[in-house]
Amino acid sequence: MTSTDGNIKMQAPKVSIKPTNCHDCRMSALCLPLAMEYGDLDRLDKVIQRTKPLHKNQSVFYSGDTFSSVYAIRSGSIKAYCVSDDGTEQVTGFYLPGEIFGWDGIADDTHKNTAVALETTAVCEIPFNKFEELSASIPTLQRHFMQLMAREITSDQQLITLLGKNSAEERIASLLLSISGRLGRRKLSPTRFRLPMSRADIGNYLGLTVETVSRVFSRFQASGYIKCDKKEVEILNLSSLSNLVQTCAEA
Amino acid sequence: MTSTDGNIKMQAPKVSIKPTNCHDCRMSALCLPLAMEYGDLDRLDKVIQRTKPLHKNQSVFYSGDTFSSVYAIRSGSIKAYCVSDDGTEQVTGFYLPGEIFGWDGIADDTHKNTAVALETTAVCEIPFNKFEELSASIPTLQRHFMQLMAREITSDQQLITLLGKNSAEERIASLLLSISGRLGRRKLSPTRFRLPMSRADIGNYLGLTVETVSRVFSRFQASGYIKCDKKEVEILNLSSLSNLVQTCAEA
DNA sequence: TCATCTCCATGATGTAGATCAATTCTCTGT
DNA sequence: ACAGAGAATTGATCTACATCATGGAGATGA
Repeated sequence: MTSTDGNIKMQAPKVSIKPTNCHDCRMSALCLPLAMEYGDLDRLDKVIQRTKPLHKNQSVFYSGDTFSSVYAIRSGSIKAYCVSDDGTEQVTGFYLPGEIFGWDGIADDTHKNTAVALETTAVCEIPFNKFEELSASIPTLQRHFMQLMAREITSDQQLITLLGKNSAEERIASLLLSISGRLGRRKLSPTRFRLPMSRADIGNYLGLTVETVSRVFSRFQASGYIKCDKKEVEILNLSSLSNLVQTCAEA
Repeated sequence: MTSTDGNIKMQAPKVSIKPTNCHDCRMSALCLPLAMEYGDLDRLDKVIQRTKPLHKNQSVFYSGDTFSSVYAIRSGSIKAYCVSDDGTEQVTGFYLPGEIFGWDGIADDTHKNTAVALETTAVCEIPFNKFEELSASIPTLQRHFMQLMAREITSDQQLITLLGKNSAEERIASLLLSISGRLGRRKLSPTRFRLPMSRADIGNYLGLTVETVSRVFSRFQASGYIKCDKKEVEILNLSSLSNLVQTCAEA
């Protein structure tokens, strides 16, 4: 039983629509189909809802909620987790700017995960029924969406490999590299960043205890692989970290 | 480095079309949209290709192959796995009759996994480009497909929880119950069945060694939870097994 | 400003499951 | 029918990580 339950129950306000649109959003090239024409982008823009930024610990949706939308992150970060019968939580993913989450509800119209903001976070809501109508007439949109889902599958399977076979050091190196790579793709610094999640969340996600996570961070620092002060991380030796990780061979 | 590489390299013959169709297939209600009208089923039937049954250890596709289809199992069983840089393999899933596999290629048109028959197995090939055309005009098909993908995501995430948090006994109980449930849904016996995969495959999948798998099977047998002779398994005490497993709470 | 809380770090000890090793059993092919 | 290889079981030992325990450093709030 974790002690965070109290905090995460606060309600997320769903309020005013900000005067932004998909054209202005610097993420659109990433979270939306690259191949989409501008006329189509306008149509998509009309269905996407932008909500007020979430505070830390506010939820986007809860496990058990009826599925109606998927969400794209404009800024901030999201943790997805589910809670088992005995109350223990399992973190299933961290999502960074430009990434999409909420697929877990499509299977039977019910969210399996709870999604909570790890810091002040702005998300775009993409109503799924509207999206389905749209994608019938915009074929690239449909395919793009499936690709995003498939990417979720591949990344889940990589995590499975990580949890099944790899040591604590390998798991943490892998997470650091994953975050680094994802930030890099968003034109953010891949070597200096702030981890939005706690050591406990990292441990939970990677199947390790807080203590082990902490020790590995210390060891990485002692080895000169990284420099870190609390959540602030600088990767000093990317190749050493890479050498620790065994990724599934790309073809 | 595993020693099975030799076997799995044999080529799968892609040969004659059997005179079956989706109407006759007793699986169609499961692998295809329930809501689909018969006219639509005919159209789908025309694109689906049925191949000669695969022998044990023959592959449907290899990691690195260009993605062009997903596959439904009519009979038999499939193991999906990927190989990391150092040659070790990671089993990412087992697929039973009525189930669909091959999503892993949608993300970037390249299969991440290799799919191999665990026994003599018959599969239906569903060419993805044809399917995409179809699903634009059959909305239920599109949604059904996304639901199948989402189910893959949910089941992967359950496995993540299992690997991150659960003991050897819990993992194996969970696998047995999963297989039992999936067979039951297909109107096959949920209490007496033959495990198509080896102990090594089970261990690989669950992040355990063969020895541990073997010991847990012995312990389960000693406790009277199951009776098993090699791959033949009978579940004697379903509730005891269920009690071992902590599933993510359904809403 | 002080009290409380959460997060993080680090040391000491325990244990589940890995590893190593040996034996039997079961397929496969000739 | 037999030889050889792979699959499974069981025992003995080892180790990476969990667990338990303590202390400090930042936050948060009255």
